[in-house]
Amino acid sequence: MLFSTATGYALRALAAMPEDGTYSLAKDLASKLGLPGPYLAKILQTLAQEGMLNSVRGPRGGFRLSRPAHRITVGEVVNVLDGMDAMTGCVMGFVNCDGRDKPCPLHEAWCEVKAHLDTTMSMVTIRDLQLLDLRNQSGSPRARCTAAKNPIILPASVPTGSLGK
Amino acid sequence: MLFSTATGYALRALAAMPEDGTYSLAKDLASKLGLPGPYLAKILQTLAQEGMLNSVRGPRGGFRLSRPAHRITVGEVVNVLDGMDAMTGCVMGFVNCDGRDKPCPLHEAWCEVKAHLDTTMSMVTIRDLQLLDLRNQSGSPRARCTAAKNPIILPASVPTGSLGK
DNA sequence: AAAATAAACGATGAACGTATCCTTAATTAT
DNA sequence: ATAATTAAGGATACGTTCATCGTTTATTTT
Repeated sequence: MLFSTATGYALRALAAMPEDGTYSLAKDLASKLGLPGPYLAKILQTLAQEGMLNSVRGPRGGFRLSRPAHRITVGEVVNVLDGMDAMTGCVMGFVNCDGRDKPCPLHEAWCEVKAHLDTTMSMVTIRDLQLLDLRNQSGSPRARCTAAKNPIILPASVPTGSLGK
Repeated sequence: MLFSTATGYALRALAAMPEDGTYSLAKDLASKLGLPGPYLAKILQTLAQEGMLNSVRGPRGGFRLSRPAHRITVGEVVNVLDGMDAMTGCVMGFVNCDGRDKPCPLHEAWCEVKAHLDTTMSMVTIRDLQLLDLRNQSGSPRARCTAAKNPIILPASVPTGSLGK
């Protein structure tokens, strides 16, 4: 997975919360989604501290979205839980690879990839995940991307270090 | 970083190995590159087990590339050390998101990104990293990608209500 | 006011990646 | 042969993430 499991749990939990102003229990969300209850509770606490959720204790309390689902982006959740600079810096950990100077051979490719991801993550909201959940009941097939299913990377079959592109 | 630190170390070490058939000591590579010696040794052992390196013990022994540098791809190293399915599956960890059925909202974007990365990683070789090292002596600026330097993802800026921020 | 509920908080434990150290085995040099 | 050298392998330690548990605090219901 690209994100932490905590982020994955959070996204699923947020998408499962009703938007009618009522509060959901961490415990209920966890059992509904098959997630570890106490752990999810901790995660939701963090999101509440960051203002993404409202939380109240006591009977009829719990957690709820602090904004409409379409106003909470996947990127925000990732930033809060995985850290804002989770994927900054050189892909390979090269300290000297800083964009302006001495970029590593993967620098440009990674930058494009990262920009694409950032854009997407700032566009996709919890609302989009809710729609996915609805779709899950009666599966309506879509998409045909093969990349994720063919991760095998073969030895170079190319000539001398050209890096065509 | 996108890869494990072990992979980053490995890439740097491989790029630092001479191609004249002589063997390099893990210790020497580590001190030359400023990496933790014993840890690098373990990593090189793994690469040797996988056939990417030759290793011999005793005086004048050490590690060397088992193939020309332009025949060893970054992708191979990543696969060996981070696991071939390090980045397969749903970005968000959604178990039901499998491309054909119920793709998550990030599925398509991630697939494109992944395909791009896979392609690049199978094209870029250790030879390319060697060239980078040469370039590093007298820095010749290049590239101007800003994506990695602006990782901040803002809340959705869509309709409805006030957004203090 | 008392009881019940549920988040907040802190401590604890398991698993993994990172990193070190020591012993063993293999190879070379003397 | 012996000694020196170097990778191989196992044991250990540490930090972080994942995960659980028990206590405390806030809120609602009775």
